[in-house]
Amino acid sequence: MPASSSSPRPRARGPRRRLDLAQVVAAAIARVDAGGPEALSIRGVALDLGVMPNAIYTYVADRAELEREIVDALLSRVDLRLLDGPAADWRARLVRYSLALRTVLLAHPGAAVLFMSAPMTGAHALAVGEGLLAALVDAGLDDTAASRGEYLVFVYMLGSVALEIAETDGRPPLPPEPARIAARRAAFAGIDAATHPITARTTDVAAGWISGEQFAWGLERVLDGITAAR
Amino acid sequence: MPASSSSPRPRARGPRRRLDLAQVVAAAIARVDAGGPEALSIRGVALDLGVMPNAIYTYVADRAELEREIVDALLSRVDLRLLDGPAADWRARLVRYSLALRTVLLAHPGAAVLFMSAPMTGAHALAVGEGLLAALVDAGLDDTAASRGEYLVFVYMLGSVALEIAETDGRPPLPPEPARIAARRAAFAGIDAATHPITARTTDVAAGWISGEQFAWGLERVLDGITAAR
DNA sequence: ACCTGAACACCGTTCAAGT
DNA sequence: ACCTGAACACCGTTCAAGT
Repeated sequence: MPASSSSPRPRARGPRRRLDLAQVVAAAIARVDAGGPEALSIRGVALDLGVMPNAIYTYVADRAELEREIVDALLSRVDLRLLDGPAADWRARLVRYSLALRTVLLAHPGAAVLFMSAPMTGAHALAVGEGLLAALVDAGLDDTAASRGEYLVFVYMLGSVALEIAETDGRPPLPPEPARIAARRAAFAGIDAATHPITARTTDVAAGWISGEQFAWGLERVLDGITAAR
Repeated sequence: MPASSSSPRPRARGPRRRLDLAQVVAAAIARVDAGGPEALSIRGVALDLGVMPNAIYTYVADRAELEREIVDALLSRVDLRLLDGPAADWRARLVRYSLALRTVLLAHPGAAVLFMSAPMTGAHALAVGEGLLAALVDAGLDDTAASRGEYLVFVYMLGSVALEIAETDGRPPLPPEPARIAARRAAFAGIDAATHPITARTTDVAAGWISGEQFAWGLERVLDGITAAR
């Protein structure tokens, strides 16, 4: 085992040779966490790893592939076993997995945008898809409805979180939910009730669109809709 | 009226002074249409308008504001009156507006990603929101359910189109839908039935996730879910 | 008010060369 | 196989200056 230095270890700088893909992806996620979405760059990752920019191309073909690897890595951080369980619990399984995915994405808001660019590739996306399908089959859907429903759930989860994060600066930790809701309520203050009457009288609800409560509510409605015609 | 030159007019180059915001936004959309999402740049727009890069900052504060203007401009191209109509037709109104929005976004795929970055600002977004709310109130929902439902429909429309476009190169015209479905079916060919049994037997459905038919199906399920508990 | 000129601090990517 | 050195063709943005 390595001698554990008691000195405050320097932060992953220094010329450490022999990288691997996992280190590159981890450095990229750390970079986005520190500097927000626009901090992601091949050159920046190389700098953090103490390596010349083009060394990164040993591990990814281009920036787009790095982004796909980030998506797959974050997806792997959500416990797939949350989708397991008795058939009768299909709904609870889908809900708890969705909430866990949302939590992981909110913890890495700068990377969440990437999920709207190429989410369906990657080994982990395939595994998540199979898990969603299994839950929907357990709900009593036929194969066609389960597959269509799977995509609808995907669209809901990813779209919802992306829009929620779009209103932030993408740098964790995000302000607590009550603060973000309060900021939205303030922004809605100037709505003209003459031209937008319904919007004007529902600003309190709209302020909470980015809440976990709305996320759960929307998911339940989606699941209602998918299973209504069973 | 201006003398109409019969010569094949040169393409918007040349030193035309006195720009305005509309020209800048139009040039930006044209640029994304021609070169895909990564072709969008302040410098590129300036080049197309025959102006120095920093001249653009007379009309937008930064790149992010240009992107918001693009979103608002595209939103304005979808006829809001599609949301008007008899209360009993609330469902048809929502469906035809959604389909029209999808059509506009698919015609400008490189710009569609921007809708996931800051869609709820802008004057046109507000007007669309009021229209969605009116349709949902006509559906018999109370104010709270209508507002929550409005956001769910927004998430669905924008998330759906964004994921669909994520699989393309973002340059119009996109390949026709049957070709895109066939390409997806081919990509699904290698699925391992042992590890992903349900996925493997539903690849034909999954190939069609990006179809207009799935889009309409998903919207109907969302509307079912929203109105189920009325 | 609106534009130019010039600069600063960045990008992604490629190629040849070293080990 | 994996990295460096050096270059190419780009970025967004700022500042001072001109009209």
